[in-house]
Amino acid sequence: MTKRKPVKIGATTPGVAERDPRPSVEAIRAAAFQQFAERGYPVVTVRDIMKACGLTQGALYNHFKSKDELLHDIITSTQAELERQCLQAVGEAGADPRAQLAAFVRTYVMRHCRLREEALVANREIGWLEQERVSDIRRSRRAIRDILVGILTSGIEKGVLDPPKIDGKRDLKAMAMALLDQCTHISMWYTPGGQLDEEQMATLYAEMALRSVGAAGK
Amino acid sequence: MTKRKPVKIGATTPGVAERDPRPSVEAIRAAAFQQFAERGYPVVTVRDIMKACGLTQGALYNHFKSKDELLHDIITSTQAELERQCLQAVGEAGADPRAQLAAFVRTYVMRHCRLREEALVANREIGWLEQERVSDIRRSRRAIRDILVGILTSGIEKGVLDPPKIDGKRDLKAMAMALLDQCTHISMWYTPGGQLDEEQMATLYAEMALRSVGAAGK
DNA sequence: GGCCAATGTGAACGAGCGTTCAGGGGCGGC
DNA sequence: GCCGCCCCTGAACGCTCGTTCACATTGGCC
Repeated sequence: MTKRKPVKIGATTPGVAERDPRPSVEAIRAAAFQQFAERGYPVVTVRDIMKACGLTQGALYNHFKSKDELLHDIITSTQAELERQCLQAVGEAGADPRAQLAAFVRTYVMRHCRLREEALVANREIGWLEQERVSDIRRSRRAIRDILVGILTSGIEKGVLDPPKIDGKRDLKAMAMALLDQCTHISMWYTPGGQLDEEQMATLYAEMALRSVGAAGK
Repeated sequence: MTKRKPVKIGATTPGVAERDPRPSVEAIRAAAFQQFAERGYPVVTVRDIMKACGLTQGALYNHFKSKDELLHDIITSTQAELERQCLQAVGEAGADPRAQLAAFVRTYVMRHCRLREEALVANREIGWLEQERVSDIRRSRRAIRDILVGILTSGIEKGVLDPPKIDGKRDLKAMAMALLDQCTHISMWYTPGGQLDEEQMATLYAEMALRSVGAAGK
């Protein structure tokens, strides 16, 4: 058994994490992300995570109150960043709802291809959180869905979008969920090196979305 | 503690299960489906499942070799039935790829709304199976995806479908996955009593699918 | 009525879990 | 050169898990 020397994490990559005041916390977060994504929250043990970043079980509790809090922490941060990116993309897309929808889908798909691990964890592992911790995550998800609903609504008003009517009525929430499901779960099977890269996937999905909601012109 | 009388399961519902030779097996399967769907395979214990059908832990092992085999059993059967229904729907839809696609999506969505528990378990819990058990399930999933790819291919040949081209080329597998993701994950949020019922959901999803792959005419 | 196979019981086993905690070491501030 | 704080270690605790097993109990068959 080689006894591990204590290392100054962050000092080994000067210029990158040198100003990071909490190197261990970030290492734990990163290890947890990877392990949760690969094997799933309930079967990943605290010992696994800590071993993966060169520490022992007990050290976790210097940074997080519990395994549950760790999961909540990493999901919340990635979810907040997703919401921020979506809002920004739509905000920068101008006034045309078609452009807004395309920008939204492109950003959303690109992120879910690029950060597959984060997306997987955030979307698959919520169920394991204790009830009182999930509410803000659900709020963020609803917010993202409602961005889409808003785009569809204004597109219909302006006459540039024409989503399907079923028996004379529309269910925009259902349509938004359908689009989101499609884009979210690309993180479950996409791998770089396929026929299309992330950029092209984003283009494909944006095109499909525009078509399915009846974008005019083009 | 009231001591439970042994009951002739099946005999209590004469005419329905009276010829079922293995009532306990079916009770276990049903209880496991519900528990897995509600709380997830890893946190549902053998004791939970057996208590839910009025038996004790040990009795499970008269019918299944392990908890893992139980999960494999219920996923396999529901997956096989899904594949069968999809094939049948497409087969009965005639020669027009547009009609085939619509029939496929309608059947798939309807099933995923109606049998949400089965769908949830089959799609969410595969990862917990031991490696050697998942191959036939993956095969069935690929088969279902390839039904879609086949419909798209023939639709392009016949000139009635025109899916998006990205940089001059098409990725029909990615498109099939996108459509499947959309239809599959309706089981995660659909509940009866919403704005649209199952039938109308199926219609909506079929319409969206037709539009996004560029179905001609109408 | 006696036998057999099928089925259920519930205690027991060994393993592994999340979490706690007493102890130890390094480092900045004085 | 010492103190105090932060961080880490690793044994220990209490618990629950999947699975096994010796032992009932049942129901059909001769």
